[in-house]
Amino acid sequence: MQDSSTRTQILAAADQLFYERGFSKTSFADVAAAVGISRGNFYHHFKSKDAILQAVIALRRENTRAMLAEWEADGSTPQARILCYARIVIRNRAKILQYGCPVGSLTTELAKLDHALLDDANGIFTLFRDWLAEQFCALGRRSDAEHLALHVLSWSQGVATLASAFKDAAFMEREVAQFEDWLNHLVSDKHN
Amino acid sequence: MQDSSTRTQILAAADQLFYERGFSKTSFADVAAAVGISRGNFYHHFKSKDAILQAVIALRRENTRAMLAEWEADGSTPQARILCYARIVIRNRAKILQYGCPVGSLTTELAKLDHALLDDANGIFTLFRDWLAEQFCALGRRSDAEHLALHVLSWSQGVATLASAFKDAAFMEREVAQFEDWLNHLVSDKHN
DNA sequence: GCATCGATAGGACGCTTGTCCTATTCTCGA
DNA sequence: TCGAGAATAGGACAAGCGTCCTATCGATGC
Repeated sequence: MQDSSTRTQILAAADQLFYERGFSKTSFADVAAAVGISRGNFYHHFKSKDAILQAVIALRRENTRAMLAEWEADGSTPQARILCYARIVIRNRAKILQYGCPVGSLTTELAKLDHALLDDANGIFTLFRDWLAEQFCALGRRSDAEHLALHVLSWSQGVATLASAFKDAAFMEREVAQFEDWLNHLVSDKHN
Repeated sequence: MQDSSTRTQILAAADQLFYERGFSKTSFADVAAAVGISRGNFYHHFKSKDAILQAVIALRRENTRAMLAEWEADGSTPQARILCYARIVIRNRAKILQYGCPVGSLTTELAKLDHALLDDANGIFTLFRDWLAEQFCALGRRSDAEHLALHVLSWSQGVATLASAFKDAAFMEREVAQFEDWLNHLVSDKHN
């Protein structure tokens, strides 16, 4: 009942559609059609549109947490782990070129709507920020770890926005390469 | 008839509402109410919603052109002119904290809608990009002027997105200060 | 076999949307 | 002075929206 396949399918479809079309431009009918169920059935699983949004955000937060845990295991050094973050830009290149960053575009939309779930959505940003700050701490940048984390987040948001506007994949590659250089210099400059 | 006060008022109201609420969440009724006219009168000035959007984009492009011309006059050096750009982040701090960047959030929204006017909206980005590229050319960075211009645009988009998400004014200040440092180093490093 | 209750379908509702139409008022040149 | 045409108002419209309701299916426990 809680983890029924239908509910999972609804969440997956809503997740995708909220990303590709935006939250307010995605209707119940759209999601229902994508899953292949009736609108009536829909209401049995989620009592309102905000309820779906909340569940989608929770899902994304869980997925993010899992991804961070993976990077924690994959990357041998803090520097390698930070690069994992930078490289999602490349890994999700195709989607980002079309729809921008799923986190950034959602928070921007919710901010304009003055939506109550904006803080929930920001929670995903916070996960990344705190994780990045930990990595910078481990690099000996204890004093400005959080500032650096925000700087990296900001970098990725800018890249996603511009890449999507200009549909410019080469720009993304350049920015990631530059990011690696910046990180290398940051690591070799032991004085902060 | 062309430049009637009503038409101008409609444009101003639509410009503001598209920024603050987003394009698709702004209705005819919203704009009409803001101006204080009836929906019927509305259609006498703009034959469709897309027509208003097109006019708003054209207006923003004109305003951008005018602003760039001002900076061209104000800034004595290319470096000073580039700083003019970076500092709009500070000058429009309050609005950006609430609604993000007007250009970036519009293009992101239109990209998701697959809207025909996305290219029009990108035109504003292009104005900034070309102008910035000219400044970098004047700094002797002829070979990578456009790359640097995109990098600066990207920087500003990231700052706007993060500042709006976290409502963090201090972050904006830090980033602008860092930007000035970056630009100083760029200028003093004459080798490219 | 039957009762219970979740899962599903499908329609009805009230509201808002963009669009269009028809009147009425206003403006201004002949 | 008056007539043409722009400006304005306000309602009608079909479609889409989120929401809700009721009826039917299907599985599960007694």
